[in-house]
Amino acid sequence: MNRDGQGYRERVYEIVKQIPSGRVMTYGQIAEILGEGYTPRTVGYVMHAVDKENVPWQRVINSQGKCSTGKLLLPHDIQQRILEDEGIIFTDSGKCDLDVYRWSPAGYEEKKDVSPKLF
DNA sequence: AACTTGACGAGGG
DNA sequence: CCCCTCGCCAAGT
Repeated sequence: MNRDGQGYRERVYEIVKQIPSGRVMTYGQIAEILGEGYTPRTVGYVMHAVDKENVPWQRVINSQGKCSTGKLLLPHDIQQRILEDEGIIFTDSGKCDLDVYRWSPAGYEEKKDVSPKLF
């Protein structure tokens, strides 16, 4: 299956490219879509060297609703600033509400518990 | 081939 | 809300 296609990195890029402005996805979500035993750490590994010119890297944050950058590279929180420009609101502690901004590709809208009755 | 590093995440304290 | 411990896994040494 994995038609090589440069490997799983390409798949990560394709997923991130789909995230709309003003919305975000977590490393864990992406890892789950990759399946095949990939973990959030692996996604983070891919993102640290992502091509920032062609991929909206800023729309990937951690499961706490915070930006994982700003510790080393990038002064303070460039990532958060860009997301705020896209309309996302962050608390004083640098956290945004995932229940509001989290986005999922078609077919992965959360499994919730889709009541078998409705629909 | 063994050991170390992370843009992670869930669980505890 | 902050901090630490573990489990995970690809890459780099």
